[in-house]
Amino acid sequence: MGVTDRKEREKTEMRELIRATAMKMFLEDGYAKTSIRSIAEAIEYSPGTIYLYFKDKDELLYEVQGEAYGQLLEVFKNEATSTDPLEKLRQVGRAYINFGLQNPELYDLMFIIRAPMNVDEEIHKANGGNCFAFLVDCLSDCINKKLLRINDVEQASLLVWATAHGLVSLNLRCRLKIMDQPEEAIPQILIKSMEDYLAAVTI
Amino acid sequence: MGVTDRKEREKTEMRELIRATAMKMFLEDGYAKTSIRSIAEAIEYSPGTIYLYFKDKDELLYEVQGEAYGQLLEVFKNEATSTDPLEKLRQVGRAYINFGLQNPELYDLMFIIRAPMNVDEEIHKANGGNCFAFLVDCLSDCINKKLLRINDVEQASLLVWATAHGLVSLNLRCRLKIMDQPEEAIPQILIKSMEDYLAAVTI
DNA sequence: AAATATAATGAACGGTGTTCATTTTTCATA
DNA sequence: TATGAAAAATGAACACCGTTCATTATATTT
Repeated sequence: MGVTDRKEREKTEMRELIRATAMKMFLEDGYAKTSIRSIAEAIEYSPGTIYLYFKDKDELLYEVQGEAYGQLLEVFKNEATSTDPLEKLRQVGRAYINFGLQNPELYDLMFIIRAPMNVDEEIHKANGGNCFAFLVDCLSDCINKKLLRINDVEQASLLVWATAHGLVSLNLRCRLKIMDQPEEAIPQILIKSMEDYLAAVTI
Repeated sequence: MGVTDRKEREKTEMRELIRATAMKMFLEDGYAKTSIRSIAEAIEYSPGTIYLYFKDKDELLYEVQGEAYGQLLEVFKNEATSTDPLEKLRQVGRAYINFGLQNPELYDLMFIIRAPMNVDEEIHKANGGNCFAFLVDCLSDCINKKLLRINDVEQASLLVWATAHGLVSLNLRCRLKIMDQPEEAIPQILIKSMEDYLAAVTI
């Protein structure tokens, strides 16, 4: 009975179409400004149809988050390739900040938006886990070789992440305007700050 | 002519009533979940009246932000009193993180929410400027006495702020759930992380 | 007391996420 | 190949939202 197979295929294809369209629109206009109605219009279906494939708007967000985390992990793998643990750590830092600066709306939906993971823990672990694991591995190397001033791996990972996230998110929310720096200098300042930070925690 | 005086007084009193009510409701339910309509209902006026005193919901946010920044500055002044620059810096760090943990909705509206300052620069400078200045002063002391591994004051301030903000905001958005830590241990972990961070950048 | 200026109203507009009775389409069976 | 059941899609309706503005009510001045 090939019909059931096709139906299932069509169902996942439709889900995929919605997900991809949502991803594109979230990326361009942000999560908040993208309405279910506009997604439906984009794929030429009625609003109600979206709800046949996704429980609610948040579930659509989960999905896109998953893909976004995947992209970030790819960036890590491509950019942080050094065999020197410290250099690799610097590469991760740079990659993270550049990712945030180059994909503001995506970054927003991954780390700043209030939504899903406030409730659902497991999905978030699966999504963000791999990215965090990459960082943990990286710092594990550094600590094993006694290159850092912080010896707890989880603590060190948290700190590096928090610092990078702090820099990116304060900038994304324009909170750095209180500093006397021209707009265009910001990216370099963030990168430089991250490097200085890593240098400071390095023995 | 005492009438004009009274009218003016009544006008500022009304503005104040709206602002205070908004503050209370933002603090309890958050900015997004507090509607103009509900604020109006709380003060027993019609929705339209709010707009006679505030341009829009964002202006109400500005106002509350201003007060919130004032509160944070007060906390700094009360908590960071040591004459030892490094100890004072630690006190600022602790105070900031505790403020964020104890006033999540307020913290949200000060540093995470997408809104006003994305556009209006001056208001933000006035609002957050004093708090940032307190940190800058503090770090200035440390650097002058050659106690830090980072020598640029602005850079150091940015880093300390970003780290503290990163810790608080990742927690507020439940992104720390990917770590294997029980909920109730988080506050201590954040404080400890901040202290470890400051220790690492200290000579 | 009448006219004017100020203040408050609340219906209306265009938007949101979401639901669900109804209609359309697809498919297996007779 | 016609028919009835199952699946899919619809779009109007609900309860919200921020905001506007003609209308009404109140207060002040003449």
